[in-house]
Amino acid sequence: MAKLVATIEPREVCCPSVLASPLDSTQAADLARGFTALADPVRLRVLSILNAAPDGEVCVCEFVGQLGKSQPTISHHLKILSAAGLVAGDRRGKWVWYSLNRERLADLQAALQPSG
Amino acid sequence: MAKLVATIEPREVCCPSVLASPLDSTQAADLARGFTALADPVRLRVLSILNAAPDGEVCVCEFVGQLGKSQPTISHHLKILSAAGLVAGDRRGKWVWYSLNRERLADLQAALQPSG
DNA sequence: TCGATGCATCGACACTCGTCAATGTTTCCG
DNA sequence: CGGAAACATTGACGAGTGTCGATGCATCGA
Repeated sequence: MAKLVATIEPREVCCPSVLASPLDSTQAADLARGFTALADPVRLRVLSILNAAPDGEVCVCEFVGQLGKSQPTISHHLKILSAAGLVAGDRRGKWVWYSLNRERLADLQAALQPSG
Repeated sequence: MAKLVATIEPREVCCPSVLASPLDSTQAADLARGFTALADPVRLRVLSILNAAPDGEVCVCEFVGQLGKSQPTISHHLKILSAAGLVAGDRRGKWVWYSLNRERLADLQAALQPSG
């Protein structure tokens, strides 16, 4: 991943740096997609709930209860987070358990690394 | 600023953690505004150009030339970045020189810190 | 003072996004 | 099989966003 703050040498992560300059259009678009997934308060709260879950998994009904949004709205946000690679769902019986992809989150964080 | 990934103890930064759970609505909204500013490829490229600028400053016409967007469009994006506290403009004569606020960028990065 | 330059603002447009009610799909249980 | 529960999908709506041309404002040079 590209980094926003430039480090001349790419790291082991996949994303371009926000600071690599000039960030080319493709890298910028990829990074922007990642940050777009983070650019909503409901989705940020979903991530925070997942992060704090003792067993690392939370089912959809739990989000609906805690976030005060309709079930379709929660499902919509989970789909966006899933498409961004930030969460993953696992169906077990009637429930779907979502977990946090910490590596993907770390990639986005790395893109904001102060320029080296 | 709150952190998305929870660290029980707040750090010295202003932002709530994305992972503090559950992130309350106000903190989530604040963080989301920050990431919204990063959720556009043109703005990410603006930041990368600023980060790579030898003297830390770039005038508007430089962005227009490098990014292939109209001058009003660039001005629009600079206004959004400025409102988010990520850049600051300084008028000197006919030119306005923009610089990167690395502290603000570090705050957003800290909000993605893996949960501790 | 006057024209030119650099940048911001305005107005308009197409497009995307967040939201919810209604409906569809999958799974479990009796 | 049939009903209920959990979740996804669809359709629709209002609100917000990115873009550009036209225009306004400030500054500099002649």
